[in-house]
Amino acid sequence: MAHVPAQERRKQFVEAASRVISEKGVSGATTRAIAQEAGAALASLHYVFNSKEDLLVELVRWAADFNQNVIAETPLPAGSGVATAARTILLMWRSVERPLVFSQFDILLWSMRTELTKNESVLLYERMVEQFGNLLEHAATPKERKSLDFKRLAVRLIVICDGVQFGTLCAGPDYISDAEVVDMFDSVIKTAVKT
Amino acid sequence: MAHVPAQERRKQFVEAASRVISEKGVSGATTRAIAQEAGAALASLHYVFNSKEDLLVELVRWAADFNQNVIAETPLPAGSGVATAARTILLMWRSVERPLVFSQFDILLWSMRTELTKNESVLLYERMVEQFGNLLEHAATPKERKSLDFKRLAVRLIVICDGVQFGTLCAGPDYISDAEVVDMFDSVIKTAVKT
DNA sequence: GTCTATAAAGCGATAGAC
DNA sequence: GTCTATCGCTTTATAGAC
Repeated sequence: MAHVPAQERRKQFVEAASRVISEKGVSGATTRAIAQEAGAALASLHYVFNSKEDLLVELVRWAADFNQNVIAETPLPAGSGVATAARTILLMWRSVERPLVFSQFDILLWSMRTELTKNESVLLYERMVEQFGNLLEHAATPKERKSLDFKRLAVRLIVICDGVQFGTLCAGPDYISDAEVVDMFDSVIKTAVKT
Repeated sequence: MAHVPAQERRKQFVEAASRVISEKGVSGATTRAIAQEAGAALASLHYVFNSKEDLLVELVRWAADFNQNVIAETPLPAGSGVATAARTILLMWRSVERPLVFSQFDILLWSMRTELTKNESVLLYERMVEQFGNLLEHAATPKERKSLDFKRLAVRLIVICDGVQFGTLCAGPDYISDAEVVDMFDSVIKTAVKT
């Protein structure tokens, strides 16, 4: 293997770990399997990471960043309305490839049981609620902005995203259609009003 | 350890495995940890199970049965209306203790990657949709029975259950309130009409 | 059906040459 | 920064006495 800067090598190992986990789970993700997937020697992994746990912690953060970016990069014109915005987010969310979703759920469960990453993952959810809420509020019409509770709306959107993702992972791509997902959220918008 | 019939020992190991997985995940669930949790010698585990995989397969089925029973044992008077029925199911679902939910998600992800159990888990979701649908239809008023699409409704209910469970696991018990969950499903009922 | 002891394989991590 | 080779430990699984 050619020489590669340590910074870049780290990224290669993290992405390799994600692919291995998507296939075999965290329980099957050995350092040997990850190194092979990255096309590097086992010793190279320990050259750039102090331990296997360090690598997984970086994967947790990489996965969290990925999620944040999926949302941040969603194009949402201001004033286009909450329904349109939610539709865009939902479909963007669903377009993430199955293997990646698989590893995301697995590594998230792992992080919840790891002292070093537990709090970060809890914070990830809080930040996601905030981010979704801001996005929806930004896209809302003036009338919607006055009446809707955007934090409630954000939680509802995430609940639907998670439920759809997990169900689709288990039951297959025909579990629920795009139109049905959008329809579900449309129904849920109307009652998320300020109290 | 006293002599215990093999049939009963199997159950003890399966339940011990569930507890260990809820704490450490599938990746941390070693045969030694499971045997210790069950209060038995490691050799006893291999006396009643051919392999560790066999034990996990039985755990997958045990978890699936548990889910089916949670639903089956939910008391739902006929004609009480879909909203009441859904409310009862949602709250029943949420009452499952956190450690059990934790291990259920973990073992379900594991089963999806295991050739022997993959198809069973896909079938579990199909059966759940059917079971939820029947339950809701049974509880429906005559008017609802004519207008509502119970399969669509069942999928929506499961999406919300999964999303709420996973989010609560990650973000904590304050992620979403019971009232909000019920309100969400109420909103979603109205638009799940026959096409 | 229980146990202790151990085999055989795989694991994370390191040494040391290049 | 890369590699091969190997250490020390843990893992699953088995042998054999009780």
